[in-house]
Amino acid sequence: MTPPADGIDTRTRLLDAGAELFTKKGFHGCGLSEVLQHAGVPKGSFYHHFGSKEEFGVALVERASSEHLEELEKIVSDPATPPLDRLRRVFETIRAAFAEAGPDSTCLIPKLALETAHLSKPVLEAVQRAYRGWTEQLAVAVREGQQRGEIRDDQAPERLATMLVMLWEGASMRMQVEHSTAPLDDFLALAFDSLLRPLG
Amino acid sequence: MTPPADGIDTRTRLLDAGAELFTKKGFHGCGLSEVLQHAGVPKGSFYHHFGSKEEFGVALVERASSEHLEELEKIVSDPATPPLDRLRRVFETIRAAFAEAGPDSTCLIPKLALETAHLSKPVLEAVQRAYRGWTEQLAVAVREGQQRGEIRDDQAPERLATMLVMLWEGASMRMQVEHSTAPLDDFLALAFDSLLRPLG
DNA sequence: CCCGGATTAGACCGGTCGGTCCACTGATTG
DNA sequence: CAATCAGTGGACCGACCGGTCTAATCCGGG
Repeated sequence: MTPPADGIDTRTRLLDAGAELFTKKGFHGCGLSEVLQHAGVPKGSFYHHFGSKEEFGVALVERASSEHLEELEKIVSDPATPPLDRLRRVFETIRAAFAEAGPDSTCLIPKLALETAHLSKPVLEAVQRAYRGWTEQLAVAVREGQQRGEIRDDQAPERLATMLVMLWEGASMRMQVEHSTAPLDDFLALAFDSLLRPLG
Repeated sequence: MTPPADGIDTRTRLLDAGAELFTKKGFHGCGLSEVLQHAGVPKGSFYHHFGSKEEFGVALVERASSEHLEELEKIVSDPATPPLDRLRRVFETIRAAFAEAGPDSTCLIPKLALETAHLSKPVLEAVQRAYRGWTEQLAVAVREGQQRGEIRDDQAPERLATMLVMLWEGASMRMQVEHSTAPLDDFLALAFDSLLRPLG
């Protein structure tokens, strides 16, 4: 047994607690002590695994990003589904996750992004990597969709992919403000039944 | 002389300082003492004008929102310009403001929105009012544009207006992450030269 | 069986947080 | 001129912040 008897290893427990609490209250909105209490881990262990709160933030972004990309990749590279449907499925999956987690959930990444953009270069860079990776993945499917005539081709695939990400982030922000997943529904309907459709 | 000799009244000085600092560092990212020092105002005065930091945040959102709406209204209700161009001009104006203020500027509102959504109901409600007001204004111009055939009419004007706001917020978030106004340029080009255009 | 690095455990630190309190000022009243 | 009172100025508060430090504990290899 590598994990310390209670099943999950300390580092993971810290990351889980951090993800949950920072998602709710933000990076500066809650102190380390709260994270530690929530994780059931003393301070010494925290500073054994992470050099600082900032470094902890970077690790959180990176974990969230890689988990996200992993799942995304599965959906986006499925050759059995038409590209446009794959894209729709990507966002439907995330919406379902939000719906299940309740109307108060948010992406951790944009939250930390806005909060630390001017304060922590390392966190910001982690966020940049996350967005770029995400956009790249989507662009692949967009390009394929364009080749098949499922998606409008008056714009470069990267551009449309960026648009999707921006619109999605706007929608998920709105979700949080309105305490409702309706903006995500609007996003899905608009993006896939209207905006991306081939012209004429 | 109503203002206290130095020209600007204390409350305004506090709001100015708060807007600047919270825009940069976020609500929890800087303390009152920093705001006070920046405004050159002692603590006693602050708590004379505002009941708490939270109330101060609400006042900031409300001021930002009403300034924004005021300017918006001027542009959007100009009968001499075609509706689509009015809309474009709205966002071009904001982009210009960001470009001038440097790549590190942000909207105060989304920043406070994400940061306080789970922590302060009053601030969140102020943000909701801001977004709804904004969307309503835009929807008027969108409807008019649809009637004139300048804007696609396969979606309700409120929906397209909401889309514009969400996409814009996503773009301005991206601006901050990338330290560049390029996402705003993408937004303008995409929204007004492509997404809103009439179909076929 | 004992050693030594990895990890856990939590007391402790100076500094800063949001907020309170009260003495003071100065213009406005009667 | 005295009374008033919105507004100013800043010392002060307990709580909590992120971070340090050292002692205790665990555990695999000699």
